Amino acid sequence: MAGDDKAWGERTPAFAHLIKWAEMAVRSRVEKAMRPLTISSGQLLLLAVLEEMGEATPASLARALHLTPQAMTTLLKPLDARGLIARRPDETNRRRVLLRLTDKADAVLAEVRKATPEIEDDMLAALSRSERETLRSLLMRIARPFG
Amino acid sequence: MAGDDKAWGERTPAFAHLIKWAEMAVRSRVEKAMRPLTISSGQLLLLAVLEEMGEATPASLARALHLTPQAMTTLLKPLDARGLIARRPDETNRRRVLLRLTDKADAVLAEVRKATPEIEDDMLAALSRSERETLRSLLMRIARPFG
DNA sequence: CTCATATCAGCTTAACTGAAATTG
DNA sequence: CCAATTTCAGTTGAGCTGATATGA
Repeated sequence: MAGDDKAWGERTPAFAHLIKWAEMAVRSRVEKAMRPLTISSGQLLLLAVLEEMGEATPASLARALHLTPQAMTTLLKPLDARGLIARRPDETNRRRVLLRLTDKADAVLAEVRKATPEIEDDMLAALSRSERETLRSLLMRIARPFG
Repeated sequence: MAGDDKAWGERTPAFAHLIKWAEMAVRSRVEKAMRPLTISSGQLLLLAVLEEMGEATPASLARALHLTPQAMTTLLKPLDARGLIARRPDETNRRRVLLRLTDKADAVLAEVRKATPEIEDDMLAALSRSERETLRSLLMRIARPFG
């Protein structure tokens, strides 16, 4: 019965806590592995989402990542300074700026992808191949803002 | 087929990115809802884990949450100041301090649990009842440090 | 002596609010 | 005039490293 679960006791942990815990676990591993590239997990997610979107405005990225536009400005600044982001004005709406990854950013992402499968294997060691697929697909289905 | 997925394009998002995205999504909702209690999602996870452990040292909490002991000191400070944490020395090992939730902390957690199911329903709206159960159980199985 | 624990100090980054400029 | 976008300025919080004190 539920009360016999040693790991969590009688109370089922809230979804929010499970996600937060998993994020902290993966963050500590990823940021340690990415130390040589000096890139944070937040910056990394931004690059991956922008790669997916192809071209996007700061405002739309902020909405996708549940941040304020102001927070997006500060998140973009170090990436900008390192030449990972290209900017061009949107001629159809001149308030807007369109962002795109540079070749240098593609290279950084490739570098990152060499190191992360090992971390993923470590995190998901308790799950079978098919359980990992299930977990990934369920997480993708709640990731609506990317659609 | 995979290449037709509009949401993520041809590349499957790394597990690390899915988790980070979900955490940001849930964080923005939770911290907005918890504004009146002025408590962060990190502080909240700490309270939940300490509730689960019953009694724990700062060092063991830091290991459970993948933080340095120093980060744990700073995370504990505001909770301490609000009277949510009780401390007593461990007589069997006088380097150690044992932490425990106060009644006030229990009350805060009860307050939080009134507001969070709504957020959870919103986040998991795309999943059926049994899919939610599956997701929760898979996440719990990778949450080894709590065992 | 060495290792683990706790905490202080200082630093960096990532988030927020508020305010301003620009354009639709 | 109002709403959306971008960005600047200032503030807070949450993580890190380094150093220190203490006890097993």
